[in-house]
Amino acid sequence: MPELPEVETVRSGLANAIVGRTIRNTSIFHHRAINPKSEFDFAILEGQKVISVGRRGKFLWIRTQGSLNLVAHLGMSGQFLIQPKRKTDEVHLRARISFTKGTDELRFIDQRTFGWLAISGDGPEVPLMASHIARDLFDPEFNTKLVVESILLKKSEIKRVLLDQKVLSGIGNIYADESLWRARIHPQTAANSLTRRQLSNLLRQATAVMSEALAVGGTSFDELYVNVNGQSGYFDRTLAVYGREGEPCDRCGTPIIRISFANRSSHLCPKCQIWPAISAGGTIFENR
DNA sequence: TTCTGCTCCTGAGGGC
DNA sequence: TGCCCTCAGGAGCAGA
Repeated sequence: MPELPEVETVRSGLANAIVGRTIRNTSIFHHRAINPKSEFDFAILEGQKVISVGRRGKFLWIRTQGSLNLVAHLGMSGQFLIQPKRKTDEVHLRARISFTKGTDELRFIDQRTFGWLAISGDGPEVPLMASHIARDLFDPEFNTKLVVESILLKKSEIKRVLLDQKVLSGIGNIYADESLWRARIHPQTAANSLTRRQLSNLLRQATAVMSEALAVGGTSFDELYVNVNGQSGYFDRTLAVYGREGEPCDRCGTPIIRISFANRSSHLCPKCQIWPAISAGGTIFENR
């Protein structure tokens, strides 16, 4: 599942492959590949020269000379691949962008169709369609103190807050679990019950774990994430809790457990990450 | 205004 | 072998 390190790996690969090239043609093969909020028709990209590839959190965009942005979200299974034109189409090919020169093309592939593309005009800092999300931890202007204060206003479980892209962007289920394990915080702890020191440490751990993942090309937990050249990342080999249910915790040896959380899974060490005496919402649980 | 739960979607895997 | 069910989860929306 692409989160910030994976999207940054894709952004970097795209920048190397398509900046400076002129778009010849665009083709869309599935209606769900286009976000209904797209401000323009895709044909408007034809003849536009790519000048940069940007990213905030899990959103990325291809900016053209005419101040247009092809904004993309990879969802759960979206992939951008640079492929030879002669290569057979992938089963889940959703869109194709060809260029005026070169023997390759850009393909958007998405098995589960949660990803999307859209054309958006420029906003003050980022394209309008990505302007509603908060800065991510890799943003040079990310302000830890401000984010800590905003988290302290939340009564929800800390994991839900970490996944809220309007609080801070880029963190998904895998890195939320890994960050909470490193910070020794139970995912169901009420956000406003944590101290400023704990929250600062949590953000530091989240930055560290995602930096380490980025250095090895991201996490390829299954075949749903590859970079633009079709290669997998290697961070799944060093995950501490995600996908390790029943295996011993690297710190204390206690078996990792998986709990159901907001329609998805949370992985944690029940010894290192103490069950909160009072969880979010005020329900009382016992330590276990 | 804030919080919570549901929905969208597809393919893999397990059970019968 | 084939059918059915469950699971995976990002983001937006509706309802409380």
